[in-house]
Amino acid sequence: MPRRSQNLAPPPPRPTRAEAIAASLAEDIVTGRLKPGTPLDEVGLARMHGSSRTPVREALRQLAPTGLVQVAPRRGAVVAIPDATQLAEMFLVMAELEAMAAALAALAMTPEQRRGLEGQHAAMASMVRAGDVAAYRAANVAFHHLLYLGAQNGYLGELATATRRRLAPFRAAQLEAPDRLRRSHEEHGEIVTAIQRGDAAGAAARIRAHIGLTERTWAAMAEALRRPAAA
Amino acid sequence: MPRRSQNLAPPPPRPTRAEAIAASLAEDIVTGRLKPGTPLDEVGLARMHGSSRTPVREALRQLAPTGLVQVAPRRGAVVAIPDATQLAEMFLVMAELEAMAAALAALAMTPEQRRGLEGQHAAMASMVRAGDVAAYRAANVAFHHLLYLGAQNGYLGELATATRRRLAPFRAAQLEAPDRLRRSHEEHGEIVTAIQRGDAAGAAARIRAHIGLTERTWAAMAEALRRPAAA
DNA sequence: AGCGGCGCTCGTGCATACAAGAGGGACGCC
DNA sequence: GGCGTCCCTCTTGTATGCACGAGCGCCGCT
Repeated sequence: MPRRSQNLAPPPPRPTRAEAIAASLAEDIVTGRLKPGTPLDEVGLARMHGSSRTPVREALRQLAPTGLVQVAPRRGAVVAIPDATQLAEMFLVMAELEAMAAALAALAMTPEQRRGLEGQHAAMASMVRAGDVAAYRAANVAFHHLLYLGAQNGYLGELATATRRRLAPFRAAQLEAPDRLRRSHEEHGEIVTAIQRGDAAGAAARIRAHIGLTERTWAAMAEALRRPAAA
Repeated sequence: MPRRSQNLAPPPPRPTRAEAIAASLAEDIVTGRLKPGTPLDEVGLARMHGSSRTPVREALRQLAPTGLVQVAPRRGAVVAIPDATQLAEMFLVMAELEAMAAALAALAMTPEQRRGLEGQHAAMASMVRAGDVAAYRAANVAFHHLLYLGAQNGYLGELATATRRRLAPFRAAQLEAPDRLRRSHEEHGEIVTAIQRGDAAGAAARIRAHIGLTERTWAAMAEALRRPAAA
Protein backbone atom coordinates (compact mmCIF):
# COMPACT_ATOMS: atom_id res chain seq x y z
CA MET A 1 0.00 0.00 0.00
CA PRO A 2 1.11 3.51 -0.73
CA ARG A 3 1.34 4.17 2.94
CA ARG A 4 -1.86 3.99 4.98
CA SER A 5 -5.27 5.02 3.72
CA GLN A 6 -8.20 3.06 2.48
CA ASN A 7 -7.91 3.89 -1.18
CA LEU A 8 -5.69 5.83 -3.52
CA ALA A 9 -5.01 9.25 -1.96
CA PRO A 10 -7.51 10.06 0.80
CA PRO A 11 -5.08 11.85 3.20
CA PRO A 12 -3.83 14.77 1.13
CA PRO A 13 -4.37 17.43 3.82
CA ARG A 14 -1.12 19.13 4.67
CA PRO A 15 1.32 16.34 5.47
CA THR A 16 2.67 16.00 8.96
CA ARG A 17 6.40 16.03 9.65
CA ALA A 18 6.50 12.28 9.99
CA GLU A 19 4.77 11.80 6.66
CA ALA A 20 7.16 14.14 4.92
CA ILE A 21 10.11 12.20 6.28
CA ALA A 22 8.52 8.90 5.33
CA ALA A 23 7.91 10.13 1.81
CA SER A 24 11.45 11.40 1.54
CA LEU A 25 12.90 8.12 2.76
CA ALA A 26 10.66 6.08 0.48
CA GLU A 27 11.75 8.19 -2.47
CA ASP A 28 15.41 7.71 -1.61
CA ILE A 29 14.97 3.97 -1.30
CA VAL A 30 12.85 3.46 -4.40
CA THR A 31 15.20 5.47 -6.56
CA GLY A 32 18.17 3.61 -5.16
CA ARG A 33 19.84 6.57 -3.49
CA LEU A 34 19.68 4.55 -0.31
CA LYS A 35 21.01 1.08 -0.96
CA PRO A 36 19.53 -2.06 0.59
CA GLY A 37 21.19 -2.83 3.87
CA THR A 38 21.94 0.77 4.78
CA PRO A 39 21.33 1.24 8.50
CA LEU A 40 18.82 3.96 9.28
CA ASP A 41 19.95 5.67 12.45
CA GLU A 42 17.18 7.60 14.17
CA VAL A 43 19.25 10.48 15.48
CA GLY A 44 21.11 10.81 12.21
CA LEU A 45 17.92 11.00 10.18
CA ALA A 46 16.48 13.41 12.71
CA ARG A 47 19.43 15.74 12.25
CA MET A 48 19.25 15.41 8.47
CA HIS A 49 15.62 16.46 8.46
CA GLY A 50 16.01 19.06 11.15
CA SER A 51 13.57 17.48 13.56
CA SER A 52 13.58 15.35 16.65
CA ARG A 53 13.61 11.57 16.79
CA THR A 54 9.87 11.28 17.28
CA PRO A 55 8.73 11.99 13.72
CA VAL A 56 11.59 9.89 12.42
CA ARG A 57 10.46 6.94 14.49
CA GLU A 58 6.94 7.31 13.18
CA ALA A 59 8.19 7.50 9.64
CA LEU A 60 10.18 4.31 10.05
CA ARG A 61 7.18 2.55 11.57
CA GLN A 62 5.05 3.69 8.67
CA LEU A 63 7.57 2.39 6.18
CA ALA A 64 8.07 -0.97 7.84
CA PRO A 65 4.74 -2.46 6.68
CA THR A 66 5.43 -1.29 3.14
CA GLY A 67 8.45 -3.56 3.13
CA LEU A 68 10.85 -0.81 2.16
CA VAL A 69 12.61 -0.92 5.52
CA GLN A 70 13.06 -3.68 8.03
CA VAL A 71 12.76 -2.80 11.71
CA ALA A 72 14.18 -5.13 14.33
CA PRO A 73 12.70 -4.54 17.79
CA ARG A 74 15.48 -2.82 19.72
CA ARG A 75 18.06 -3.22 17.02
CA GLY A 76 17.15 -0.41 14.69
CA ALA A 77 16.07 -0.18 11.08
CA VAL A 78 17.82 -0.89 7.80
CA VAL A 79 16.82 -0.50 4.17
CA ALA A 80 15.17 -3.80 3.31
CA ILE A 81 17.23 -6.52 1.65
CA PRO A 82 14.89 -9.08 0.13
CA ASP A 83 16.70 -12.22 -0.88
CA ALA A 84 16.38 -13.74 -4.32
CA THR A 85 13.55 -16.00 -3.24
CA GLN A 86 11.48 -13.13 -1.93
CA LEU A 87 12.08 -11.12 -5.06
CA ALA A 88 10.90 -14.02 -7.18
CA GLU A 89 7.82 -14.37 -5.02
CA MET A 90 7.01 -10.72 -5.38
CA PHE A 91 7.47 -10.74 -9.13
CA LEU A 92 5.13 -13.67 -9.39
CA VAL A 93 2.47 -11.99 -7.29
CA MET A 94 2.89 -8.75 -9.13
CA ALA A 95 2.39 -10.47 -12.47
CA GLU A 96 -0.90 -11.88 -11.24
CA LEU A 97 -2.05 -8.61 -9.71
CA GLU A 98 -1.37 -6.80 -12.94
CA ALA A 99 -3.01 -9.55 -14.93
CA MET A 100 -6.10 -9.17 -12.81
CA ALA A 101 -6.02 -5.43 -13.23
CA ALA A 102 -5.69 -5.75 -16.99
CA ALA A 103 -8.54 -8.24 -17.17
CA LEU A 104 -10.81 -6.00 -15.15
CA ALA A 105 -9.74 -2.99 -17.14
CA ALA A 106 -10.61 -4.73 -20.39
CA LEU A 107 -14.13 -5.20 -19.07
CA ALA A 108 -14.76 -2.11 -17.03
CA MET A 109 -12.78 0.81 -18.39
CA THR A 110 -14.80 3.87 -19.30
CA PRO A 111 -14.41 5.38 -22.76
CA GLU A 112 -12.55 8.36 -21.32
CA GLN A 113 -10.16 6.06 -19.53
CA ARG A 114 -9.59 4.11 -22.71
CA ARG A 115 -8.75 7.30 -24.52
CA GLY A 116 -6.40 8.27 -21.69
CA LEU A 117 -4.60 4.95 -21.85
CA GLU A 118 -4.30 5.17 -25.60
CA GLY A 119 -2.93 8.69 -25.28
CA GLN A 120 -0.38 7.71 -22.67
CA HIS A 121 0.77 4.85 -24.86
CA ALA A 122 1.09 7.13 -27.86
CA ALA A 123 3.06 9.67 -25.86
CA MET A 124 5.54 7.01 -24.86
CA ALA A 125 6.35 6.22 -28.47
CA SER A 126 8.37 9.40 -28.87
CA MET A 127 10.31 8.67 -25.70
CA VAL A 128 11.29 5.33 -27.17
CA ARG A 129 12.48 7.03 -30.36
CA ALA A 130 14.43 9.56 -28.34
CA GLY A 131 15.82 6.81 -26.13
CA ASP A 132 14.86 8.88 -23.10
CA VAL A 133 14.98 6.20 -20.45
CA ALA A 134 14.22 8.50 -17.52
CA ALA A 135 11.11 9.91 -19.14
CA TYR A 136 9.99 6.47 -20.20
CA ARG A 137 10.44 5.10 -16.73
CA ALA A 138 8.22 7.80 -15.26
CA ALA A 139 5.66 7.42 -18.02
CA ASN A 140 5.71 3.69 -17.48
CA VAL A 141 4.66 4.10 -13.88
CA ALA A 142 1.84 6.37 -15.04
CA PHE A 143 0.81 3.84 -17.68
CA HIS A 144 0.44 1.06 -15.18
CA HIS A 145 -1.42 3.38 -12.84
CA LEU A 146 -3.92 4.08 -15.56
CA LEU A 147 -4.41 0.34 -15.77
CA TYR A 148 -5.10 0.12 -12.05
CA LEU A 149 -7.52 3.01 -12.28
CA GLY A 150 -9.25 1.37 -15.20
CA ALA A 151 -9.74 -1.80 -13.18
CA GLN A 152 -12.14 0.20 -10.99
CA ASN A 153 -10.79 -1.55 -7.95
CA GLY A 154 -9.03 0.69 -5.46
CA TYR A 155 -7.85 -2.13 -3.25
CA LEU A 156 -6.28 -3.95 -6.17
CA GLY A 157 -4.59 -0.73 -7.16
CA GLU A 158 -3.25 -0.34 -3.66
CA LEU A 159 -1.70 -3.79 -3.59
CA ALA A 160 -0.29 -3.50 -7.08
CA THR A 161 1.20 -0.09 -6.42
CA ALA A 162 2.75 -1.25 -3.17
CA THR A 163 4.28 -4.30 -4.81
CA ARG A 164 5.57 -2.25 -7.71
CA ARG A 165 7.18 0.24 -5.37
CA ARG A 166 8.78 -2.47 -3.38
CA LEU A 167 10.29 -3.99 -6.49
CA ALA A 168 11.32 -0.66 -7.95
CA PRO A 169 14.86 -0.64 -6.51
CA PHE A 170 15.52 -3.96 -8.18
CA ARG A 171 14.19 -3.12 -11.58
CA ALA A 172 16.15 0.08 -11.94
CA ALA A 173 18.54 -1.21 -14.58
CA GLN A 174 15.90 -3.24 -16.35
CA LEU A 175 15.09 -0.66 -19.00
CA GLU A 176 18.67 0.35 -19.63
CA ALA A 177 19.12 -1.72 -22.75
CA PRO A 178 17.70 0.38 -25.62
CA ASP A 179 16.10 -2.65 -27.14
CA ARG A 180 14.29 -3.38 -23.91
CA LEU A 181 12.70 0.04 -24.19
CA ARG A 182 11.35 -0.77 -27.62
CA ARG A 183 10.21 -4.23 -26.57
CA SER A 184 8.46 -2.82 -23.54
CA HIS A 185 6.58 -0.37 -25.70
CA GLU A 186 5.58 -3.05 -28.14
CA GLU A 187 4.24 -5.18 -25.31
CA HIS A 188 2.30 -2.21 -24.03
CA GLY A 189 0.78 -1.90 -27.46
CA GLU A 190 -0.42 -5.47 -27.39
CA ILE A 191 -1.89 -4.98 -23.95
CA VAL A 192 -3.71 -1.82 -24.98
CA THR A 193 -5.10 -3.55 -28.04
CA ALA A 194 -6.41 -6.47 -26.02
CA ILE A 195 -8.01 -4.14 -23.51
CA GLN A 196 -9.66 -2.03 -26.18
CA ARG A 197 -11.01 -5.23 -27.68
CA GLY A 198 -12.49 -6.13 -24.30
CA ASP A 199 -10.41 -9.29 -24.34
CA ALA A 200 -9.89 -9.87 -20.62
CA ALA A 201 -8.06 -13.18 -20.90
CA GLY A 202 -5.85 -11.86 -23.67
CA ALA A 203 -4.94 -8.73 -21.75
CA ALA A 204 -4.09 -10.79 -18.69
CA ALA A 205 -1.90 -13.14 -20.69
CA ARG A 206 -0.12 -10.25 -22.43
CA ILE A 207 0.66 -8.52 -19.20
CA ARG A 208 1.96 -11.70 -17.62
CA ALA A 209 4.36 -11.91 -20.51
CA HIS A 210 5.17 -8.25 -20.07
CA ILE A 211 6.17 -8.77 -16.46
CA GLY A 212 8.40 -11.46 -17.83
CA LEU A 213 6.73 -14.57 -16.62
CA THR A 214 4.77 -16.80 -18.94
CA GLU A 215 2.41 -19.42 -17.66
CA ARG A 216 5.08 -22.00 -18.29
CA THR A 217 7.85 -20.39 -16.27
CA TRP A 218 5.22 -19.86 -13.63
CA ALA A 219 4.71 -23.56 -13.18
CA ALA A 220 8.42 -24.21 -13.56
CA MET A 221 9.09 -21.73 -10.81
CA ALA A 222 6.62 -23.39 -8.52
CA GLU A 223 8.32 -26.67 -9.34
CA ALA A 224 11.72 -25.27 -8.48
CA LEU A 225 10.42 -23.84 -5.24
CA ARG A 226 9.32 -27.26 -4.13
CA ARG A 227 12.87 -28.45 -3.49
CA PRO A 228 14.05 -26.09 -0.76
CA ALA A 229 10.72 -26.42 0.98
CA ALA A 230 11.02 -30.18 1.02
CA ALA A 231 14.49 -29.95 2.57
CA MET B 1 0.39 -7.81 5.84
CA PRO B 2 0.28 -9.36 9.26
CA ARG B 3 2.01 -6.32 10.69
CA ARG B 4 5.42 -5.38 9.27
CA SER B 5 8.10 -7.93 8.44
CA GLN B 6 9.30 -9.36 5.18
CA ASN B 7 7.71 -12.75 5.48
CA LEU B 8 5.49 -14.68 7.81
CA ALA B 9 6.77 -14.18 11.37
CA PRO B 10 10.37 -12.95 11.45
CA PRO B 11 10.07 -10.60 14.49
CA PRO B 12 9.00 -12.96 17.26
CA PRO B 13 11.59 -11.70 19.81
CA ARG B 14 9.89 -10.35 22.87
CA PRO B 15 7.29 -7.94 21.57
CA THR B 16 7.63 -4.29 22.39
CA ARG B 17 4.88 -2.39 24.19
CA ALA B 18 3.66 -0.84 20.96
CA GLU B 19 3.43 -4.24 19.29
CA ALA B 20 1.46 -5.68 22.16
CA ILE B 21 -1.02 -2.83 21.98
CA ALA B 22 -1.28 -3.14 18.20
CA ALA B 23 -1.95 -6.86 18.50
CA SER B 24 -4.55 -6.26 21.17
CA LEU B 25 -6.30 -3.63 19.13
CA ALA B 26 -6.21 -5.75 15.99
CA GLU B 27 -7.73 -8.65 17.89
CA ASP B 28 -10.51 -6.45 19.24
CA ILE B 29 -11.29 -5.11 15.80
CA VAL B 30 -11.13 -8.40 13.93
CA THR B 31 -13.36 -10.15 16.44
CA GLY B 32 -15.81 -7.29 16.33
CA ARG B 33 -15.40 -6.19 19.94
CA LEU B 34 -14.52 -2.78 18.58
CA LYS B 35 -17.09 -1.77 16.02
CA PRO B 36 -16.25 0.11 12.83
CA GLY B 37 -16.38 3.83 13.39
CA THR B 38 -15.36 3.72 17.03
CA PRO B 39 -12.99 6.61 17.71
CA LEU B 40 -9.65 5.55 19.12
CA ASP B 41 -8.56 8.15 21.61
CA GLU B 42 -4.84 8.07 22.30
CA VAL B 43 -4.94 8.97 25.97
CA GLY B 44 -7.86 6.64 26.59
CA LEU B 45 -6.07 3.70 25.02
CA ALA B 46 -2.92 4.63 26.89
CA ARG B 47 -4.76 4.48 30.21
CA MET B 48 -6.43 1.21 29.25
CA HIS B 49 -3.09 -0.39 28.54
CA GLY B 50 -1.32 1.29 31.41
CA SER B 51 1.25 3.06 29.29
CA SER B 52 1.93 6.48 27.86
CA ARG B 53 0.67 7.83 24.57
CA THR B 54 3.88 7.07 22.72
CA PRO B 55 3.45 3.31 22.29
CA VAL B 56 -0.23 3.83 21.52
CA ARG B 57 0.62 6.21 18.73
CA GLU B 58 3.08 3.72 17.32
CA ALA B 59 0.49 0.98 17.48
CA LEU B 60 -2.06 3.08 15.63
CA ARG B 61 0.49 3.94 12.96
CA GLN B 62 1.33 0.29 12.58
CA LEU B 63 -2.32 -0.61 12.20
CA ALA B 64 -3.14 2.12 9.70
CA PRO B 65 -1.44 0.41 6.73
CA THR B 66 -3.22 -2.83 7.54
CA GLY B 67 -6.49 -1.04 6.91
CA LEU B 68 -7.96 -1.94 10.28
CA VAL B 69 -7.92 1.65 11.45
CA GLN B 70 -8.09 4.93 9.60
CA VAL B 71 -5.88 7.75 10.79
CA ALA B 72 -6.68 11.31 9.78
CA PRO B 73 -3.73 13.68 10.15
CA ARG B 74 -4.56 15.78 13.20
CA ARG B 75 -8.03 14.41 13.61
CA GLY B 76 -7.35 11.13 15.31
CA ALA B 77 -7.99 7.51 14.49
CA VAL B 78 -11.15 5.46 14.16
CA VAL B 79 -11.85 1.80 13.51
CA ALA B 80 -12.02 1.55 9.75
CA ILE B 81 -15.41 1.69 8.05
CA PRO B 82 -15.05 0.38 4.51
CA ASP B 83 -18.10 1.13 2.42
CA ALA B 84 -19.89 -1.50 0.39
CA THR B 85 -17.82 -0.74 -2.69
CA GLN B 86 -14.56 -1.25 -0.89
CA LEU B 87 -15.76 -4.47 0.65
CA ALA B 88 -16.73 -5.76 -2.77
CA GLU B 89 -13.33 -4.80 -4.11
CA MET B 90 -11.57 -6.61 -1.32
CA PHE B 91 -13.65 -9.74 -1.73
CA LEU B 92 -12.83 -9.78 -5.40
CA VAL B 93 -9.11 -9.41 -4.79
CA MET B 94 -9.19 -11.97 -2.03
CA ALA B 95 -10.87 -14.50 -4.30
CA GLU B 96 -8.07 -14.06 -6.82
CA LEU B 97 -5.32 -14.20 -4.23
CA GLU B 98 -6.71 -17.41 -2.83
CA ALA B 99 -7.19 -18.80 -6.30
CA MET B 100 -3.55 -18.10 -7.03
CA ALA B 101 -2.54 -19.72 -3.76
CA ALA B 102 -4.61 -22.80 -4.50
CA ALA B 103 -3.18 -23.08 -8.00
CA LEU B 104 0.37 -22.83 -6.73
CA ALA B 105 -0.38 -25.24 -3.93
CA ALA B 106 -1.72 -27.79 -6.38
CA LEU B 107 1.61 -27.67 -8.15
CA ALA B 108 4.10 -27.14 -5.38
CA MET B 109 2.85 -28.63 -2.14
CA THR B 110 5.13 -31.13 -0.51
CA PRO B 111 3.78 -34.56 0.45
CA GLU B 112 3.91 -33.66 4.12
CA GLN B 113 1.96 -30.48 3.47
CA ARG B 114 -0.60 -32.43 1.50
CA ARG B 115 -1.03 -34.80 4.40
CA GLY B 116 -1.38 -31.85 6.75
CA LEU B 117 -4.06 -30.25 4.62
CA GLU B 118 -5.91 -33.52 4.35
CA GLY B 119 -5.70 -33.95 8.12
CA GLN B 120 -6.98 -30.47 8.80
CA HIS B 121 -9.89 -31.04 6.45
CA ALA B 122 -10.73 -34.33 8.13
CA ALA B 123 -10.58 -32.74 11.58
CA MET B 124 -13.08 -30.13 10.50
CA ALA B 125 -15.66 -32.77 9.59
CA SER B 126 -16.43 -33.50 13.22
CA MET B 127 -16.85 -29.80 13.95
CA VAL B 128 -19.45 -29.64 11.23
CA ARG B 129 -21.29 -32.60 12.73
CA ALA B 130 -21.14 -31.01 16.18
CA GLY B 131 -22.23 -27.69 14.72
CA ASP B 132 -19.38 -26.04 16.59
CA VAL B 133 -19.18 -22.76 14.71
CA ALA B 134 -16.46 -21.23 16.87
CA ALA B 135 -14.14 -24.19 16.46
CA TYR B 136 -14.86 -24.35 12.75
CA ARG B 137 -14.14 -20.69 12.31
CA ALA B 138 -10.73 -21.06 13.92
CA ALA B 139 -9.99 -24.25 12.01
CA ASN B 140 -11.05 -22.51 8.82
CA VAL B 141 -8.42 -19.84 9.30
CA ALA B 142 -5.85 -22.56 9.85
CA PHE B 143 -7.04 -24.39 6.74
CA HIS B 144 -6.55 -21.39 4.52
CA HIS B 145 -3.17 -20.73 6.10
CA LEU B 146 -2.08 -24.22 5.16
CA LEU B 147 -3.05 -23.32 1.62
CA TYR B 148 -0.87 -20.21 1.70
CA LEU B 149 2.00 -22.19 3.13
CA GLY B 150 1.57 -24.80 0.44
CA ALA B 151 1.79 -22.14 -2.24
CA GLN B 152 5.44 -21.70 -1.21
CA ASN B 153 5.09 -17.97 -1.64
CA GLY B 154 5.52 -15.93 1.50
CA TYR B 155 4.58 -12.65 -0.08
CA LEU B 156 1.36 -14.07 -1.44
CA GLY B 157 0.61 -15.44 2.00
CA GLU B 158 1.21 -12.05 3.49
CA LEU B 159 -1.21 -10.30 1.16
CA ALA B 160 -3.84 -12.99 1.49
CA THR B 161 -3.61 -13.03 5.26
CA ALA B 162 -3.84 -9.27 5.45
CA THR B 163 -6.87 -9.17 3.19
CA ARG B 164 -8.54 -11.96 5.11
CA ARG B 165 -7.97 -10.17 8.40
CA ARG B 166 -9.34 -6.98 7.02
CA LEU B 167 -12.49 -8.70 5.89
CA ALA B 168 -12.86 -10.73 9.05
CA PRO B 169 -15.13 -8.27 10.88
CA PHE B 170 -17.56 -8.41 8.00
CA ARG B 171 -17.71 -12.14 7.58
CA ALA B 172 -18.43 -12.82 11.23
CA ALA B 173 -22.02 -13.90 10.74
CA GLN B 174 -21.31 -15.69 7.50
CA LEU B 175 -20.97 -19.16 8.96
CA GLU B 176 -23.88 -18.85 11.37
CA ALA B 177 -26.36 -20.75 9.24
CA PRO B 178 -25.74 -24.46 9.98
CA ASP B 179 -26.14 -25.33 6.35
CA ARG B 180 -23.42 -22.86 5.42
CA LEU B 181 -21.08 -24.78 7.68
CA ARG B 182 -21.78 -27.99 5.81
CA ARG B 183 -21.52 -26.30 2.43
CA SER B 184 -18.24 -24.70 3.37
CA HIS B 185 -16.83 -28.05 4.35
CA GLU B 186 -18.02 -29.64 1.13
CA GLU B 187 -16.36 -26.92 -0.87
CA HIS B 188 -13.16 -27.43 1.08
CA GLY B 189 -13.35 -31.05 0.12
CA GLU B 190 -13.53 -30.23 -3.55
CA ILE B 191 -10.60 -27.86 -3.23
CA VAL B 192 -8.50 -30.44 -1.43
CA THR B 193 -9.32 -33.03 -4.07
CA ALA B 194 -8.31 -30.72 -6.91
CA ILE B 195 -5.07 -29.85 -5.16
CA GLN B 196 -4.19 -33.46 -4.48
CA ARG B 197 -4.85 -34.16 -8.15
CA GLY B 198 -2.40 -31.40 -9.06
CA ASP B 199 -5.22 -29.66 -10.90
CA ALA B 200 -4.18 -26.03 -10.59
CA ALA B 201 -6.94 -24.55 -12.72
CA GLY B 202 -9.56 -26.65 -11.00
CA ALA B 203 -8.38 -25.72 -7.54
CA ALA B 204 -8.40 -22.05 -8.48
CA ALA B 205 -11.93 -22.27 -9.88
CA ARG B 206 -13.18 -24.16 -6.84
CA ILE B 207 -11.79 -21.65 -4.43
CA ARG B 208 -13.24 -18.75 -6.40
CA ALA B 209 -16.59 -20.40 -5.98
CA HIS B 210 -15.82 -20.94 -2.32
CA ILE B 211 -15.19 -17.27 -1.74
CA GLY B 212 -18.55 -16.79 -3.32
CA LEU B 213 -17.72 -15.27 -6.62
CA THR B 214 -17.89 -17.26 -9.80
CA GLU B 215 -16.27 -16.09 -12.97
CA ARG B 216 -19.62 -14.86 -14.14
CA THR B 217 -20.43 -12.68 -11.16
CA TRP B 218 -16.90 -11.42 -11.47
CA ALA B 219 -17.55 -10.00 -14.90
CA ALA B 220 -21.00 -8.84 -13.88
CA MET B 221 -19.48 -7.02 -10.97
CA ALA B 222 -16.98 -5.29 -13.18
CA GLU B 223 -19.87 -4.36 -15.43
CA ALA B 224 -21.82 -2.92 -12.52
CA LEU B 225 -18.81 -0.96 -11.37
CA ARG B 226 -18.60 0.75 -14.71
CA ARG B 227 -21.73 2.86 -14.09
CA PRO B 228 -20.70 4.94 -11.05
CA ALA B 229 -17.29 5.49 -12.58
CA ALA B 230 -18.82 6.81 -15.78
CA ALA B 231 -20.99 9.22 -13.81
C1' DA C 1 48.03 -17.96 22.48
C1' DG C 2 43.04 -19.01 22.58
C1' DC C 3 38.87 -18.51 24.96
C1' DG C 4 35.40 -16.99 28.20
C1' DG C 5 33.42 -13.42 31.10
C1' DC C 6 32.80 -8.63 32.24
C1' DG C 7 31.99 -3.68 31.64
C1' DC C 8 31.33 0.12 28.60
C1' DT C 9 29.03 2.72 25.16
C1' DC C 10 25.71 3.59 21.75
C1' DG C 11 21.00 3.31 20.32
C1' DT C 12 16.40 2.34 20.97
C1' DG C 13 11.87 2.13 23.98
C1' DC C 14 9.07 4.72 26.81
C1' DA C 15 7.51 8.63 29.55
C1' DT C 16 6.69 13.35 30.16
C1' DA C 17 6.24 18.22 28.71
C1' DC C 18 5.07 21.85 25.54
C1' DA C 19 2.79 23.92 21.38
C1' DA C 20 -0.40 24.14 17.60
C1' DG C 21 -4.58 22.82 15.19
C1' DA C 22 -9.53 21.22 15.20
C1' DG C 23 -14.09 21.16 16.96
C1' DG C 24 -17.77 22.90 19.69
C1' DG C 25 -20.29 26.21 22.34
C1' DA C 26 -21.58 30.67 23.66
C1' DC C 27 -22.09 35.14 22.55
C1' DG C 28 -23.30 38.97 19.66
C1' DC C 29 -25.29 40.62 15.47
C1' DC C 30 -28.61 40.91 11.89
C1' DG D 1 -35.28 33.85 16.17
C1' DG D 2 -31.53 32.37 13.10
C1' DC D 3 -26.87 32.73 11.77
C1' DG D 4 -22.09 33.98 11.84
C1' DT D 5 -18.01 34.59 14.52
C1' DC D 6 -14.89 34.33 18.19
C1' DC D 7 -12.95 31.93 22.05
C1' DC D 8 -12.15 27.97 24.75
C1' DT D 9 -11.08 23.26 25.40
C1' DC D 10 -9.59 18.98 24.00
C1' DT D 11 -6.63 16.12 21.12
C1' DT D 12 -2.93 15.47 18.45
C1' DG D 13 1.96 16.67 16.78
C1' DT D 14 6.62 17.40 18.29
C1' DA D 15 10.45 17.85 21.49
C1' DT D 16 13.19 16.35 25.28
C1' DG D 17 14.80 13.33 29.01
C1' DC D 18 15.58 9.01 31.21
C1' DA D 19 16.36 3.87 31.49
C1' DC D 20 16.85 -0.69 29.68
C1' DG D 21 18.90 -3.70 26.27
C1' DA D 22 22.10 -4.93 22.64
C1' DG D 23 26.57 -5.12 20.68
C1' DC D 24 31.53 -4.92 21.30
C1' DG D 25 36.03 -4.61 23.08
C1' DC D 26 39.07 -5.44 26.84
C1' DC D 27 40.88 -8.07 30.34
C1' DG D 28 41.85 -12.11 32.95
C1' DC D 29 42.07 -16.99 32.98
C1' DT D 30 43.43 -21.52 31.36
